[in-house]
Amino acid sequence: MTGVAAPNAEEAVSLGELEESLGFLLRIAQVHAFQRFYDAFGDGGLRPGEFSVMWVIRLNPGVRQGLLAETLEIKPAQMTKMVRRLEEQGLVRRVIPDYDRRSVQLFLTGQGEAFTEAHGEAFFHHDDHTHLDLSERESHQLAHLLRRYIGLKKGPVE
Amino acid sequence: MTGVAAPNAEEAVSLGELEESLGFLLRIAQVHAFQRFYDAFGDGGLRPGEFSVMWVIRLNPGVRQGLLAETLEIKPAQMTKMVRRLEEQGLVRRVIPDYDRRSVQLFLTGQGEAFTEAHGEAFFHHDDHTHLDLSERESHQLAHLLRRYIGLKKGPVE
DNA sequence: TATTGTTATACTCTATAACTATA
DNA sequence: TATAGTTATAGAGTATAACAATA
Repeated sequence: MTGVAAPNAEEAVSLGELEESLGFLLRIAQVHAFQRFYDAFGDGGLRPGEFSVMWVIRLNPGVRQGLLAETLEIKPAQMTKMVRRLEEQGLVRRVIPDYDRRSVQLFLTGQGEAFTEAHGEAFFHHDDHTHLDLSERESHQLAHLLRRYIGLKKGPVE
Repeated sequence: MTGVAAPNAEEAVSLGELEESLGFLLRIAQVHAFQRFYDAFGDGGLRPGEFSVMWVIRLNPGVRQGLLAETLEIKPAQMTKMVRRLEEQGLVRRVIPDYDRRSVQLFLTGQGEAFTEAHGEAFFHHDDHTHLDLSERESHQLAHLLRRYIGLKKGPVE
């Protein structure tokens, strides 16, 4: 007997213990976050991650590329492509420093500064609590717990 | 002037407002969750998502494939491939019901039942708080807030 | 005509390792 | 010998639309 009769109301699917699984919930949450990002920024051809990279370069001018990759958990090979792309768009400048000519220091160009200046508020607004069924307090708490989850010690916000 | 002097202590990269960005934190958190999953289950060739799919089929025998895809936010084309793969492995059975021969009902095979039975505890344990710097209460709260973030109403756990 | 699932295609993302330049 | 970054390659994941079967 294998359920050949038509189900009455098929719209209820139970998830059981998955509703407590952080891995499962994080995957779904990230699907939503990506969708949210593309709804807000997809037009300009900006990719997820690119804004974050520029933002961190802006806060840490001259940061070494490998350290940036490590911090943002982006693989070196991927970071190379991302930086090259941003360089081609005139947003980022690569500098080979004299004290270690193997390494690459990263800076925003004037255009890159202008871009992050122009879109920073929109970026940080697009995924904040005002677009969610979360209160501001819950949103901060979610961010706090996610930082704990990934082992990120909160540094000074400038 | 482009920072040609060697930095003294280069290991501190500030993230600024990114530390409050849910999209950013969710991406990093998912990288960690994936790594965690592969550390625990990578050997058996199990992919992220496959266990979840089997788990939900087990709780909802005969669930329609499209409804499953919608629930788990997996695209139909991807779900087809995933189900075919699970079918080839003898874990899932596809049934075309008489009441709607366009649709596909999904069931676990005996082997699929055995698999979820054998690995369920390990799966739900591998990403719980005991492996994290989170208390049990914080872990539950994180799950709760993630459910709120994705708009998931918690159903009855069986 | 609309819906369910499948297929085909292309594209992005990712992982890995080999490679170069430099230390 | 070790490190920083790059390149090349292949593999996995994803999006899209066209398609066949059924409703």
